[in-house]
Amino acid sequence: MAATPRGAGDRSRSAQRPAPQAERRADARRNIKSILDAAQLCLARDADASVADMAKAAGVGRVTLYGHFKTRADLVDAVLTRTMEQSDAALDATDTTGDPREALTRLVGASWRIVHQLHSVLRAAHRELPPERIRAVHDRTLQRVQTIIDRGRDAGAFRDDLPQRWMVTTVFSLMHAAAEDTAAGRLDADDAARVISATLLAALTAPGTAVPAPAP
Amino acid sequence: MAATPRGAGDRSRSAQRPAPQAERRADARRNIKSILDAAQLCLARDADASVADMAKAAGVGRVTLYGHFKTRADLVDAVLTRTMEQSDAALDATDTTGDPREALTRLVGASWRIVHQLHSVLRAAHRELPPERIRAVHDRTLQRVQTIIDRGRDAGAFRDDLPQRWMVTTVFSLMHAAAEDTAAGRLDADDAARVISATLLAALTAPGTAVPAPAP
DNA sequence: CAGAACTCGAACACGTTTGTTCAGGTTGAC
DNA sequence: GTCAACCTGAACAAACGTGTTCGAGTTCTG
Repeated sequence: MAATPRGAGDRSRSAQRPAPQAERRADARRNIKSILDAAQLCLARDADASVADMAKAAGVGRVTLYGHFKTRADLVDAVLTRTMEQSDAALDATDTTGDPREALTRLVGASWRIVHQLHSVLRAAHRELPPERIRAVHDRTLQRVQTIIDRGRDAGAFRDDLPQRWMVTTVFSLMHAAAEDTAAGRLDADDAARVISATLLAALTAPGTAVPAPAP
Repeated sequence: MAATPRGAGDRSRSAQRPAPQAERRADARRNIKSILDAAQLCLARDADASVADMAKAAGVGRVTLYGHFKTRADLVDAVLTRTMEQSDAALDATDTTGDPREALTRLVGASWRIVHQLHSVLRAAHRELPPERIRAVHDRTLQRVQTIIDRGRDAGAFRDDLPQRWMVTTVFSLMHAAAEDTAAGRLDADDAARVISATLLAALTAPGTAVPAPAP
């Protein structure tokens, strides 16, 4: 324990000190953020990146990393949290009112870039973190989609014959599928948002004349 | 060279079996196909299963496994190949003629059980085998879907404003998403085929009145 | 200057997995 | 019975990942 760097929070002592130490702590925190950014980038490139890889990407020693994050899971969790915060920030800026179909289109457009760049991070987290944690972090984003869908349903614009959860799953599934197709060169990244929206709108809006009824 | 067992099995003389010491011995005499079945089951339960796990599941020594398959990748590849063969066999039995929408529905119904049970195997393979290999093994199944979609397009039943490849991706993506939702208890397995079909038909059929047209 | 705070590389202990080698056991063919 | 094919567990080497410890360096502060 003697060799363990004290970590980011030693606030007990600096309560009264005016500027100098506070600056250092600010530095440390900024440092951590930039480390997280690097780790995020690293995980985005390779979901199997080791702690050593992330440390190198951050230009930092592996030991230093373990000083800030007790375990690899902690680090991944922090990266995930940061990722979702950024995502939420971007999504908060999009208007989700008005016509549900247009709202969904806008939301997809805003989400696409994020998913496109970070779905690898999510995959890494999905494999290494407990499911309830994943669920918790996704909650806000999930809720956002669900709200639009519910609203569209009430307005009669979205179909009523499928489970809500499945409709939400559909949205996320197609986004990630598009991300993988893009990474594999099978889909143009610039066209993806349009394609996803067009597919989703058709899939989720109220059944039209084109759908054959399997009933008698 | 000494470590490599010569033959694939002793199927020619297995007619008489007087009094085997234990069942494990009998298990040990099973042929490669049944080993692959066990490995398949093992991978279906846990995509991260080690060679030791698969050997144990097959009731066979790890060394014996390495006698049949030079590396772990070879084993996974063999399991994948067998999986796709079974899948193809099941899919060959389904009628893909007639109305493209109904054909797609039938194909989804037939595929669902397979994907439902084996998508974990596919994930394992996806992570450990080179992408072109995955692509090659999937080719027949891919082609099957593509054929229906192309036919539906020509008939004017399926929409024309999305890349074919994306439409194929949509089919597979939703199937796997449903498999995961089912595993997580968010979707009823018995209802899945209906839900998938209903979603896909809406997503892929020609735009109806419910879809807001972006152009005149 | 002294010391706290933070950092660093090197190296260690530990676990897991892959793939190989070895010495021996069972089985059916001849 | 003998022999070869086939199987087996035990044990090994090598690689890789995680987490910890050590000794030493830097930098800012008092």
